[in-house]
Amino acid sequence: MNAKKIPDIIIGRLPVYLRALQHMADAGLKTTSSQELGEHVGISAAQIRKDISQFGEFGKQGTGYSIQFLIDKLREILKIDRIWDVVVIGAGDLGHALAHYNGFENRGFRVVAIFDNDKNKVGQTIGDFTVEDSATMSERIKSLGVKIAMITVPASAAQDVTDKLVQAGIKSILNYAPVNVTVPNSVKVQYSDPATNLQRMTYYL
Amino acid sequence: MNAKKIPDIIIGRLPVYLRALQHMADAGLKTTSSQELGEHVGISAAQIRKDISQFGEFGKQGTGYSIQFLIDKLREILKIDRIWDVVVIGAGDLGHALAHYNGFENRGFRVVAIFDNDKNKVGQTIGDFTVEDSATMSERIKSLGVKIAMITVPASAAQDVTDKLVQAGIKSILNYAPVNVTVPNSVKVQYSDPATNLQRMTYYL
DNA sequence: TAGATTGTTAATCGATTAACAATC
DNA sequence: TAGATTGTTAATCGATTAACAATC
Repeated sequence: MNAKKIPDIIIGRLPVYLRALQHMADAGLKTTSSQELGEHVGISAAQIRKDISQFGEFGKQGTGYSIQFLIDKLREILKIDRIWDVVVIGAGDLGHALAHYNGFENRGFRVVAIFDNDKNKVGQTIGDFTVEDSATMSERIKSLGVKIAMITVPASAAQDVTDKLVQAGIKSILNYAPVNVTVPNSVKVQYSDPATNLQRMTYYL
Repeated sequence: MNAKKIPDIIIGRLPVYLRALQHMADAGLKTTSSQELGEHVGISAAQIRKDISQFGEFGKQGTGYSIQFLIDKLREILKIDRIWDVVVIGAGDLGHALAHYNGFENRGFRVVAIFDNDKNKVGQTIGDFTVEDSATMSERIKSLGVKIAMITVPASAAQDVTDKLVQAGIKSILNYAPVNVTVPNSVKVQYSDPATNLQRMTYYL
């Protein structure tokens, strides 16, 4: 289906385009141009046209892109034209925040369970969820068929948890723990450790 | 002082190297090689040597790098050989989690204040902090001399908040709101919206 | 010394930009 | 039609990798 291999760096920009387009749609706009979209996201018009054209001819010369049409296409390409179930591992403050997070709505995701290995936390209520025991994690993930996990456990536990998740069939991991984890090629990991993110900016201060 | 202009992509990898090196140091290791470090972080040995050599000759032929020496150098380069004060804007779940977060310790950062514009939240206690009124934000940031902020407000408020932060002298922004913000060239922004991070991975499912 | 590993150069690879024909 | 803007090609720019002399 995907004739060409699309570079990861392009895939990574599509959610940013999508977010900007949804913002425009919410503002009632109907069409936009590579120029206008580029100004919104801080990327050159040429690059936006090139990125989008990897997947088809979605624009019209002279008039630009239909915002709603492009949104639909990007959602389809990114496979977020559906709802993905997501599990949260670690019921600390960050785990709580992600379980409560209402920003997943309409963006393709839904948290379905949260796990912790601390017996004092197991059974606690977080919004609509009850914290489940890590011991039951593999079985639950398998039976739910979940493919996506967010890790908020301490660094020391992250590799262990990751191994179990991979074993249970998880294919995408958003890792908030401040540590690199090793996974098979078939599994994608995104890192989002707050301190590391800040450290990327202090050089410029 | 910085003779050459160092590409941003290299700066972005240094915190990752640093995290792996600190991990090694904690494990009691004294020296490492570009090969070994590369395996830890999933980056080629050649690239690691090239990245590091931008800043000086920190290794020794035949033996590699002294882990502690390289840690010290990276911390110096990244300007995290000190403690930076950070403010959190938005006292929702995510703001709470960041204010509580103990992962900033020893990594160069310290949260000093948290703000919200919701009168019901102002005055609430979060760990050692009392939620402050957004109306006083600019003054407080200026008088504290803070340069770094983390934004956890709703998307609709993010640009407004950003403008005020820039006005108050903030130079680095870690933005958790799902929206692109516009800032002057002198200000750095990192984005860390959970849904967008997940959307970067679904393509591969 | 022999083995290991750096720092750096040159070669390769990939990504971005500029430019413009096609066309709405 | 005239003006605007796409999709795409070619040119440029930048980043990664391979290779190896230097040297610990």
